[in-house]
Amino acid sequence: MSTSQKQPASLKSVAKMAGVSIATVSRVLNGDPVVKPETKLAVEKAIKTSGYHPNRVAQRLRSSYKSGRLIGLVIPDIRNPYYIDVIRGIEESAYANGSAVLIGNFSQDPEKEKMYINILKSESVDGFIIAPHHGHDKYVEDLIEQTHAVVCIDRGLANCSTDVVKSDNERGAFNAVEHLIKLGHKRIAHITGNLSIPTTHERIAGYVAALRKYDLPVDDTLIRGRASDFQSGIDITAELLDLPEPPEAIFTANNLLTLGSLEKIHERGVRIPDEIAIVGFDDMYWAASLNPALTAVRQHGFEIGKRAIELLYQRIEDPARPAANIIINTDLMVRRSCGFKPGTL
Amino acid sequence: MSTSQKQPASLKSVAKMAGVSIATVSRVLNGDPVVKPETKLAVEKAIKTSGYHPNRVAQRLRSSYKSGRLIGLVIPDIRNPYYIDVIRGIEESAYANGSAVLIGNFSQDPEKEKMYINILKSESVDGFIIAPHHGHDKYVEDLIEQTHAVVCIDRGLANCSTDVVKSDNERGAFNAVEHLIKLGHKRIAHITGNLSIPTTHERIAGYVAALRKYDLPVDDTLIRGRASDFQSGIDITAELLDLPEPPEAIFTANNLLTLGSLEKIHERGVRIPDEIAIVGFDDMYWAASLNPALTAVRQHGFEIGKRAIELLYQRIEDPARPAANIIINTDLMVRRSCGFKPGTL
DNA sequence: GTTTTGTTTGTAAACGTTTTCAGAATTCTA
DNA sequence: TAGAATTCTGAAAACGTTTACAAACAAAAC
Repeated sequence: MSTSQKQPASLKSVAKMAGVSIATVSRVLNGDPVVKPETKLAVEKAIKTSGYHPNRVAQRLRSSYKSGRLIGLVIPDIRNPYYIDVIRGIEESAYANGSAVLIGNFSQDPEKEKMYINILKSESVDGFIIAPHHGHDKYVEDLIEQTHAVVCIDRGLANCSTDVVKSDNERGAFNAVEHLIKLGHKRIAHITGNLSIPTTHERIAGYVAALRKYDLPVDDTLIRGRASDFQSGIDITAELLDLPEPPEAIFTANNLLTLGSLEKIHERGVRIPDEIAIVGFDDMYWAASLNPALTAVRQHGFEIGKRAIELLYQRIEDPARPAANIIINTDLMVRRSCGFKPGTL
Repeated sequence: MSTSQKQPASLKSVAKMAGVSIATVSRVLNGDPVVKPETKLAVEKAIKTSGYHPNRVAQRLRSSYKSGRLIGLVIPDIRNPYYIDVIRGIEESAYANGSAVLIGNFSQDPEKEKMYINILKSESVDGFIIAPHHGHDKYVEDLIEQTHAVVCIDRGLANCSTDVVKSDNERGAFNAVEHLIKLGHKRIAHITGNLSIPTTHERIAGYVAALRKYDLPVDDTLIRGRASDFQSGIDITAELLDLPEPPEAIFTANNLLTLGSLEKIHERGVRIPDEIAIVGFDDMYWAASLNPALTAVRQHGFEIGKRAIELLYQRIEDPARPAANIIINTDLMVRRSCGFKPGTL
């Protein structure tokens, strides 16, 4: 139970126990084929009985290590369920490799983003996965200049060729709005995200393209946005409902906006989908727990995370490999909030 | 733009630039008052012009450092919005201290929990915040034996005196069920979480206590649980609804169960609260976005996170200090799903 | 019995810090 | 002005690894 303070085993202690030098122990650990089978056996035994685990800090100080890496993840908003999926995708692969994930949630605050990048840099992470807060994120560009391994998610970098994994935002938005149009909706509002984020513009583009395709007017009073957060969803929905001629349908640009919008709609007692239809970007595993079940554009966050870390490992292996750009398709999950029961069409 | 590979500044380079030894630079960095003001100035200038940032890996290898710590966080399920609040509480304080948070999400898998604890240990984190997967978690106990700084959230450890921060689960559950009873509900079901988690039993106890207080029968067929996840919520709700005499109200033991339950209830077209009332443990910031708005027991996750990291810092400072047990009250957020409009009572 | 070759092992430097201890520089005291 | 006291600084060890290099040893070749 309470023996006095046992020091954790180190290379040195294992070496002494096995009667060899620390170099030999290190070689055994790293699978160097040069060691004689019998000494290897002896060392392995010593490792086992001493319960030795390598000290990753020392490994990282000395040089980056093949397995058991440290990955830095910098994301804009951990409250957004989409990012949870991304994190899970990353984490699952990392787990399989014995890697660990250092998470920085910068809450859309550029200063905080910088600070996390600094911390991660000085923690000597082996690579970064970042959703830059906008497309001209100088700090992330510098990181790449300094030849750190970086993979961007959601958004690329304007002045920099990087690996990027993202959804097809424009097409996703287009499909959603087209669906609403086909259902007969004409006055379709769009609650956009923060305008400094490239994603926002891609989704707006998809929205506009759909309206154009069906010769519907693009009405600027129906395109509103402030930030990409819950409260904006609430406030902007209120604005829209207060319009002399409120929209028949709303297309929200993300998760949080959708939930905010729903709160306001329910508060006002406006019925979905009879009085107003709603389709949101970002599906959630509990979208069907909403009443009515929410029609949403499903981004494959888990898949995006998986692809991102895959690219990152490859980048770490081969820093010179040309940048890859992976665009993942979205799926429109048709449920009831858009005005039709699924399968009725 | 593309100068050749600039090495990051180190103590050595700064020392050379300032014409002093690395020891002096280190002293300046750590605010040792012994250095002469003029040399201090010179060093500070060199630090600034070289853009030096200390290498935290080296710091950690040498000894744990006062600010800029590394905190290991081990949680059971990152999909549970409650834990997101906890993470945010931790992260916000950590950010203020320049600390970083290493996150391990073990998805209720004990093996994965062990592995994360191992990784974090070998990353030499300065302290751990853990929600152990059950109350006899040997691995976490060992960690404490080895005099690591550990704070538990949600659940204490049976054989070990540790710092714990948790909600008053029994009282929270009691209040929720009592509220349902006062509203006139008699057949109240309880969908429990995983029975190996202590929390589950505390919530069951609260549920039972409330029934007892009002002389209502405790009906075992109405107390059902499997795992603490979304799918269990769906499945068990189906079972309850299929009962010859279904319950008038459901009290769900967490977030995920609530959402699962709602999905099934809506799918069956059962109306809330007229045909069935529901109250859930765990509030969510978008609980009012549900239709009807969800009545829920609010755990102060953010606060719990903040308290936990506070305790952790104190524990790191003073490993010998007696263990603290912080119980945070819950609040019943009365909305519509329990059968009454708020304020109408 | 040398020399050559090949295999296996050990020594020591390096990574970037913190920190002890002793030494240098300065000031004070007489 | 010498010695003591005080203030400041630097050299070097330590943390636990990886790895280049050299040393040791055995086996094979002449």
